[in-house]
Amino acid sequence: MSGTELLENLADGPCVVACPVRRALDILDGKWTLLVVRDLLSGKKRYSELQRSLEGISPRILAQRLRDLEAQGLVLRRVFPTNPPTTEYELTEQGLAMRGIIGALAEFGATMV
Amino acid sequence: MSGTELLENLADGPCVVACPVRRALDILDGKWTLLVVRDLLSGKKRYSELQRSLEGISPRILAQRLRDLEAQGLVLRRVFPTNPPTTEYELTEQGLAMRGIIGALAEFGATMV
DNA sequence: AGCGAGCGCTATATAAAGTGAAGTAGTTAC
DNA sequence: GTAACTACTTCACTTTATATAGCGCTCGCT
Repeated sequence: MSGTELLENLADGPCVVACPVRRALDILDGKWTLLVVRDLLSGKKRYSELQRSLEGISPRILAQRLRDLEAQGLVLRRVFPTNPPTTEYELTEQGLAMRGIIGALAEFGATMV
Repeated sequence: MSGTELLENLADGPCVVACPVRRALDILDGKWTLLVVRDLLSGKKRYSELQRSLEGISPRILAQRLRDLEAQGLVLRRVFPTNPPTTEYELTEQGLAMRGIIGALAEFGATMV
């Protein structure tokens, strides 16, 4: 089902039962979640790269969001036994499905000057 | 600029300066904001209709979100001097631009079973 | 006349989420 | 030796959301 078709179904009334929009928002809850996803859309990133890019995020929240996304199967985490040890985060196939959301947000944000 | 083009620009690196995704998320911040928008996409709604549809929302938050959306120019609020007085909320032209976001969320939420 | 229901909220108290500064443990470059 | 990099954790604090109660009004019912 496409986004447009889903929208037409939504138009019939309130989502009484589990609505796909609500499910998406439950998964993507949290102030920084979609910004982490945005950064990962351009390829795998290390913890410190994300921290630098997401100006203002606290390390606690970044770690929490990455763990949550990993638990959802949206992000893959890989630790390398280098020196100092580095960790890489990468979107899974399923995680890449969020491209459309980020695109739509970017489009909307661009119109809101 | 389309969503895809914006995505390609994002791919170059972190959004150091005001990123459209970040701007969108700032505006749409809050757990219930996008669910309110989802409901309003199918036409104008009254306060009590929204409250019934958004099972679990507290009246305080609903009022706050509607006020915020109105302040952003995304929602139009109209009070009728009927008995009892009714209030109608409706998406503005600018508010309708969020259709793409809700569509993308619905599409993603549908894949996350 | 009195009762409860519906309208669109607001008030107050409490729980959850996020912030900011600091700390941890190991390694390496100056 | 000391400062920095790595990926985080801990703690005290603020911000945000929830739960519950209530307001002033009018309507229909009895």
